[in-house]
Amino acid sequence: MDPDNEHGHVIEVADRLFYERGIQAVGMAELRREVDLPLKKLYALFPSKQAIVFAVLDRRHRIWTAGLQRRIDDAADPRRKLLAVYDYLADWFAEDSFRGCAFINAFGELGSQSPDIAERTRAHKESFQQVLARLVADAGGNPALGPQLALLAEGAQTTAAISGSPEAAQQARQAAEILIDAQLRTAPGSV
Amino acid sequence: MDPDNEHGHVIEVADRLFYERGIQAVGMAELRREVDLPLKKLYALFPSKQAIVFAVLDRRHRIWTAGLQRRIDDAADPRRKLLAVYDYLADWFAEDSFRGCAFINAFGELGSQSPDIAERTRAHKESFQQVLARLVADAGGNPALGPQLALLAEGAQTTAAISGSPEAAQQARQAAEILIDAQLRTAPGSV
DNA sequence: AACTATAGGGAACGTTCGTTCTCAAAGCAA
DNA sequence: TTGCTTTGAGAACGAACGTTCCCTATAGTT
Repeated sequence: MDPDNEHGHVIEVADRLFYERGIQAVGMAELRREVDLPLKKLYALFPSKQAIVFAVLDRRHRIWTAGLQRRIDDAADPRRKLLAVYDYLADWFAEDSFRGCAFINAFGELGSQSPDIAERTRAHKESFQQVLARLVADAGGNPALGPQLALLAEGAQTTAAISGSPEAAQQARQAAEILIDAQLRTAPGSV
Repeated sequence: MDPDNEHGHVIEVADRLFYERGIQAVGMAELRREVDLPLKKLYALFPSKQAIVFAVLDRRHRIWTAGLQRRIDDAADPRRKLLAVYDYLADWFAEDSFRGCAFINAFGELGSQSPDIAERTRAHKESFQQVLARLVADAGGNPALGPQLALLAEGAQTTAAISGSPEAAQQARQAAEILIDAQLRTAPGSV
């Protein structure tokens, strides 16, 4: 395995472990065992556990955001683009490995101790707000709609994680339809 | 201080520390210092740190739920009772000490390692869903409305915690008004 | 073949944690 | 006062953590 792959492999494995069991619950010894690298090499690739945590979160953000954008791009019109957000959530919640938003989890676990994690969480959520704001603006909708749709999405993530059931995505989607139809230029139910 | 007060005092102080900085970040030595009790007495009052954590969460649930119910009881009619939920959130978010929902934080931190914490979190959120479901039923609204309003409230909690700003409560309230007016018997805007 | 530089594998280090133990001081019954 | 039980205060314990260090074995160069 060349160095680049080793680097990426560590991040992938760490992501899975951190997401499944929490960051503090996974030790460097266990990560070392799972990636099958000597500790020395692990510390040659990353200066500290914290650096791995940051790399994991940054990768999560990129993958999640890209997946969302793909869903949005595939939708035909503004209304469907907004609703595509909840279809994306539905697919995510249905994954066996789903255990909530990794950023919310990390924030709850370490946000009060690590300003860097708090800041990354804020940036991730802010980026989501921007995506929605842009979609709402493109559709000529009331600017208040973006944050409202974001609340539904955030609530669905925590509710699905805690309840262990994916139905929150559909509930959020139905609520979103009502909010959209009430505040978008598109005539209600026209799509 | 009599034993009952000592018991309650430990729970109060532990709640503040856990909520401010996370459960794992607060050690028994620090808690002992803050409550000014010998470690031995602490372990006479509670068999373990875990028992303190459970007592803290149970107390949080009782206080939060009672405060919510008081707000609801003070509202005059079904529509206002539903909206009172978001006024309650607004007051909560505005507190200096607000740092999100303690259950969501505990779930993110320890939910995957402690089935008891996961279960208490589920029960807390389920109880909130029941309160909303009852209000919606009393108002003769569409049963789907309850979970939708819950999503807005949950999303507002995490959003307010992460963004550090309380405006999510108002955004949730405005969205709730739209959802309520679309799905409640009460004529839109009649209250 | 001999020497050197590198890398594997894991022991060791220094902390910190939850929990228990020690031990002296203090209260109290006789 | 004497003996006995309970308490305060914190040292001690065993485990686990992130990180560093040591030693051996190997690979490469001459």
